[in-house]
Amino acid sequence: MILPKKFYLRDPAKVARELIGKILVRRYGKHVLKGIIVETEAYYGEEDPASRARDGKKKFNLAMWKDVGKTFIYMVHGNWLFNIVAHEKEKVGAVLVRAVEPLEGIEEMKKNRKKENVIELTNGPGKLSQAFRIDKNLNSLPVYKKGKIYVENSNIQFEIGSSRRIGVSRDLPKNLRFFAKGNPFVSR
DNA sequence: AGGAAGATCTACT
DNA sequence: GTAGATCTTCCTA
Repeated sequence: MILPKKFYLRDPAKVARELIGKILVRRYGKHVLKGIIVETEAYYGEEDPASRARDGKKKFNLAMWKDVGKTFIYMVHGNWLFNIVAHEKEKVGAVLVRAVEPLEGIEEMKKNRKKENVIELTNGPGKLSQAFRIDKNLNSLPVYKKGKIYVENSNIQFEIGSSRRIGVSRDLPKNLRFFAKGNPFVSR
């Protein structure tokens, strides 16, 4: 079952936490790639100095103001980072997916990454995007519909830890990063 | 034209 | 484990 749109119409931190253990599905050609989400981060709007939305509406970040449950993909340091727009009504925010554990299509991921080591396939935001062939073409697609990319519900349970966000120059004094404790695919 | 950005790779101490 | 080069867009001047 695919997570409904209203799952994303809540506080980004809650959505980020509950996305741990859910299944990210990517389909292209005749390939199906699946991974368990094991690490996420929440980002807010203009009050969040690390957010892409911090300077107000811009062409490339408009998606964060729009409908929830859409993909929001942007480039940093030559890497595509994969986000899902999530926020309460009339607010701004998104959840960054930082790492997944490969479930299906592992051989295809190895080809996409040109690596054999399974751990190295998806243990970081840029790596995950490469393994799943995520780039700008997938921007602004709904993840609550069965399409090129979407998120399935699951009953996988993890013990969830939290910490400060990673790589952020100006962070908020809150723990906005969530991860599956002890999972080897969590970055760092 | 220049710089910054939510990162990654490689090569070492 | 850290250090430095380099990755590609978008923003500001």
